[in-house]
Amino acid sequence: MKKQDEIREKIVNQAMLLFNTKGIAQTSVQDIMAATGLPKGAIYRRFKTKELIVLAAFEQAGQILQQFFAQAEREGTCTLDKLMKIAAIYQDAVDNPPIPGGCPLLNTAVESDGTFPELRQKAAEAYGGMVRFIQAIIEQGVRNKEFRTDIDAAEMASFLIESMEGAIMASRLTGSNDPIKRNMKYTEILLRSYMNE
Amino acid sequence: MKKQDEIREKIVNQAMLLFNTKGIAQTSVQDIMAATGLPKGAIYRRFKTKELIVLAAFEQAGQILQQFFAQAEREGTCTLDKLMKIAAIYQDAVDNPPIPGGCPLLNTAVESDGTFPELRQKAAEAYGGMVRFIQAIIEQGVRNKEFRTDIDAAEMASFLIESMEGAIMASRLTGSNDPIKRNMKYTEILLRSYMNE
DNA sequence: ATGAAATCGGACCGGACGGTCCGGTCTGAT
DNA sequence: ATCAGACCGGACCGTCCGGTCCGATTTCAT
Repeated sequence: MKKQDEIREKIVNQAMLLFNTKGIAQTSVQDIMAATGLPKGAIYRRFKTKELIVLAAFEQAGQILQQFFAQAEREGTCTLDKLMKIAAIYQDAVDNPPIPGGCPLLNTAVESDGTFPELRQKAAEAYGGMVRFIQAIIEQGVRNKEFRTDIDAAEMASFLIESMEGAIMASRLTGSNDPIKRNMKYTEILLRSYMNE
Repeated sequence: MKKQDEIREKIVNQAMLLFNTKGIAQTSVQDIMAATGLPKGAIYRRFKTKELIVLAAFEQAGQILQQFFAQAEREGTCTLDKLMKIAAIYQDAVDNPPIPGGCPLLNTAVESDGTFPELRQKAAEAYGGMVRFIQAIIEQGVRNKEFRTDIDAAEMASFLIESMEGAIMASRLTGSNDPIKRNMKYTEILLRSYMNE
């Protein structure tokens, strides 16, 4: 059957948007019904509880983000360019983030803190995956002799992601993309300080 | 009257703890009743709505944090030390943050996004205040000839706070203080690169 | 065409929510 | 000692929540 999976996908996608923009606790199943045009039965047939919708929605968000990252990595002409293109994914975090509502990892990490262990677990895994992705790019850059060997790829990858997340938070809070732009600038300075010649 | 203010203070303090650890939406007025041992009437006599408790609790959190910052600034022996002592406030963000539950600014910024404009406004103001506080310290460092004049105090202050917030998020997410420690290390490297001699 | 199974739709449930209300009690100015 | 008014306590309200249930409808193998 095709139709069923389409409906499931619609639920997951709409729920993802609602959760990321309004927050999980502030999104009711009725909101999901309204957004999808589906009755309650159709939703609870496919998901036993709201929690399961939340988990599926977070996974979906992760996959979408991964595609953005992979594309940026593919299109970058050198290691620095790859990393800068990845940083640029959130360059308009205020009005045009890859997923409306900001960074799902940041939002989920905060929202699940102390209240939703399974979700927090998933968020932690997604964070780890992101770090490894960036780390691999940096390590490739070292092998290409673009970066010096004294760069700590794992450490640098973590720092880049963390400062980016903080910048996203600040940009959305202040309603200005300046924090993101500034973060990109300092990121580039920091990376260049580890480049050869 | 003394007693009344004490009760009000108790409500605000307990609410602040609950909001910061469980989240605002996940904290019911009943939770506040249980934490304070107060009946509903005593709470609603002093606060017309839950929203007003939320706003008062956030203000309280801001004042507490400000005290931590002021103390770190006072105790720092030089400008770099002042800034590092401030960064160290969250050095055990996992198990012993200044306020249980992590950074209220981060939590509030995420939780109020798109759902609670007055709170978001307050969070933005608190963020601005923090930036100005750090900025003033850096500017003093420039006047003292500790930092070179080519440091952009406002920009650097923002970047320091943002990367710190990202590190707090990552530390709490992963359950390890490594991100914070790493952030402190890079912060120090970055600041030293702007120091004289 | 037919019957069985899958699926739908939405009325309905218990419970928890934020918020109200008011009879009783305590307080302090006189 | 009095008593008016501030304050307390908690029963109560309507609403909305996540989740259940089942009669009606659709789907598909035969």
